[in-house]
Amino acid sequence: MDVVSPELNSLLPDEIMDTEAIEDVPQSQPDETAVQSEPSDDTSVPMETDTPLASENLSLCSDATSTEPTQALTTSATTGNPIAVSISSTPSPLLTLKPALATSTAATITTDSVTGTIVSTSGLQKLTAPFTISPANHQIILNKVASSQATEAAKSAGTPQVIKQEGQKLLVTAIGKSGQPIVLQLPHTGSKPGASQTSGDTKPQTPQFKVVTLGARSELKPVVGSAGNQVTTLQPQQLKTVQIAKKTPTSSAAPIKFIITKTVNSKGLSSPTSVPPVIAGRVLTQTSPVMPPRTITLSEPHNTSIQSIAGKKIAISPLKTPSKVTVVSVASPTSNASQKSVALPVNVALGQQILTVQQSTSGSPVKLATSQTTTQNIKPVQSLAVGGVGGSQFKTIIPLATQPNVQQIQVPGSKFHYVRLVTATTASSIGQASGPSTSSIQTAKPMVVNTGAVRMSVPIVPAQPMKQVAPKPLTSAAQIVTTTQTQQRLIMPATPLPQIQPNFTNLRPGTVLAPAPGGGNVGYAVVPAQYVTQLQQSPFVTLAGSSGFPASTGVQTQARLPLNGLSTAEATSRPRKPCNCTKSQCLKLYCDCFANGEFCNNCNCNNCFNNLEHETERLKAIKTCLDRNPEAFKPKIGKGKEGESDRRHSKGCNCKRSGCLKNYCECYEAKIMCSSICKCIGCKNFEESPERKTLMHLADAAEVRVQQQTAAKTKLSSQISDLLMRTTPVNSSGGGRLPYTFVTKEVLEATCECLVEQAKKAEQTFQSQAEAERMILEEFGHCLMRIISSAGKAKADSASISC
DNA sequence: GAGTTTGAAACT
DNA sequence: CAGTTTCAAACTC
Repeated sequence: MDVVSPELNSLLPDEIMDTEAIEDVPQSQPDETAVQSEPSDDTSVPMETDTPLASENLSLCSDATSTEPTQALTTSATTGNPIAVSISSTPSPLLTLKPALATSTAATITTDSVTGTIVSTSGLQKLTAPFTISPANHQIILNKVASSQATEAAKSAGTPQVIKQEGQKLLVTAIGKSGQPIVLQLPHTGSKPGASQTSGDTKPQTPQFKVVTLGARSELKPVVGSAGNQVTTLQPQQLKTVQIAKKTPTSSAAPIKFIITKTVNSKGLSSPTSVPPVIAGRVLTQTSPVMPPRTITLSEPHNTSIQSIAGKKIAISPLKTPSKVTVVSVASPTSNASQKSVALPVNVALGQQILTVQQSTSGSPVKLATSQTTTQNIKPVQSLAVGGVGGSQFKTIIPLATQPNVQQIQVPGSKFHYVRLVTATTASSIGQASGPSTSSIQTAKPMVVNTGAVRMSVPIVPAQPMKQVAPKPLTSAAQIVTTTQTQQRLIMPATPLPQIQPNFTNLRPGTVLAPAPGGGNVGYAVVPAQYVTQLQQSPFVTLAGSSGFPASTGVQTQARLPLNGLSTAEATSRPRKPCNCTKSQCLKLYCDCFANGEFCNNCNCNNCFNNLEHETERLKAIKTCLDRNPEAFKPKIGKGKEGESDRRHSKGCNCKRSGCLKNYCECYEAKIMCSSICKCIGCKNFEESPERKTLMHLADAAEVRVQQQTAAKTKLSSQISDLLMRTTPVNSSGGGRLPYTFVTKEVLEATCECLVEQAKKAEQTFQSQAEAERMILEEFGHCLMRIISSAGKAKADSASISC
């Protein structure tokens, strides 16, 4: 199983760790070890590199739940695990949780805030379904889609999923029906001596409930039902809700930094009740105490199957400015005939961050997923090129499917990139997209997330000490998440999300985020958005192909990253300059491509390692850079709130000889003035500097000239073309002379403009009169040649038409 | 295009 | 942290 190493968790910024949930955490929890260590089983959780035996199975579910539908189901890690997931299948009206639904509709990640243990409940899923990644197809399963056999599961909107967590009660409602109250029935305290109980809830008297609604639930009526069917209304202070509303404003004061949700897809379940919830994965939560929820959640499957596949990795490169988070999920549900797969694209826009999650749930083989219809491209995928370190403000999570098909979905109006990887079998299989769903992160405050037609809530309990939790089979009969293939999952920070990047660097390539053990083959990988862009730019994404990791060239394209504080539009408008590195292998910050979190593409570099073929080296280099400077991939030019005036170099320049008036100077290059933090000598790059003003004036003048010339030429060309269109019939008569009609008033004017511009240019460059005349005449010659050429072409065309 | 200059990055 | 070296871009010719 992929787990977040303690050290990685320790790297999480305080803002991530600092959550209200922490405060709520009972202090009685012993320590990390108690949490991590499952009773009687080794705490050794296979890391990504670990290659568990194919026969190795991981049982995450307790069988008890399946057999007793009427009884509240509490799935928890073994006694050592403080986190308990309680799913009640009781038909009680108050408690409307259906096991199948809960598992299928919502991927829940719970984190024991007390111990820091993170448990990701992927929901019900087929235990027997192998949770594997096929090396043959070179794909990484990042997230299993729990395709609950329940068609109802997908349909059972409004069915709440209850997750009980130690110290915190988490209510997760399925894509719910509005107006339906959320009722939580807690299992008998004595009924299930789950880990939750053993976890030592120090605050049993004041349990906290966090409710996440998947739908635009207008009313929220959390009710705690005791075993005796008594309903107790939660106290306000006890209840924390996260509501994901449909089509809510994307703007959010507190952007979500990072959200990774996984979908649970249980397949082949004979009985919905028989599917126990599975807890797997890890969660990284970030919550800003002041701001609305800022959460970073990374969940990984408990499955130990996460393993590296040589040459089959997803390179994720650091981001400079992680203001945007894109989650792309790829679902490859292996739906059976009785099941209906539902792909739920989740689009969550919070502040500048956008979270896109596609959730696949099992369902009847009804229809092709809506997501497929929205999919712009379905390509066979062999590899994903995710990489780059850089300053992009996008963070992308790309779920990988075991199958080599990729579907790219562009959501209009949103910046997130949506990529769906579909297995070959899945492609044939029919999935029904219930609509966009959103995942939200549970934090101290209710959070409204812009969602699509379908919403999915992923409650995330902020965990301060992020701990590794090895999912344990709750029951002997339980089944299993088997890892038959070596899976490699990578989470690579390309650039620093300021808050979380360091953590990602520790993640290995191919790291899967919250893959749910079970039937589905869906996972999420964190990748910088620019890589997604690259994927999108490459229509073929070359992920196709069953063998071998595709050459990076097919995947790599010009990244569109904000560079040095430039706006995205600016960065987008201008192509990145190719690098010319010769000695750095493009794996050091000397290389602009690498520094910007991009793969080298169409560069002139030698011995380049900044590509997918050298992912390992690249990731190592990224980590090295981050170790050296955690902000190495952040934009150097900060953007002030007040506009460009506040833009300044984060470190300041150290120029000595250039006077900070040449592009050697990073400040000048970024078109900003040096600031007090600069250590430059003889700086002339300040507001009142006459040299700077002169330079700027000249630069502006030059730019204006270029623009004017360009405009004039464009105008001339358009006019010529227009004349061609109009004069062609006239010329059809043929003849040896060119059509005189080309010399029209418009052409003359355009020609004169070009000549005037040339004269101005000569004047500004202090050319002699003779030289100026020469330049003007030369320009006139060019204009004349173009006119003649156009006329001749028109004549030829007309002649051909006449024939 | 070759050579030089420059300053950030990397190294010690 | 400071000094030095390496490196690739910027610049000059």
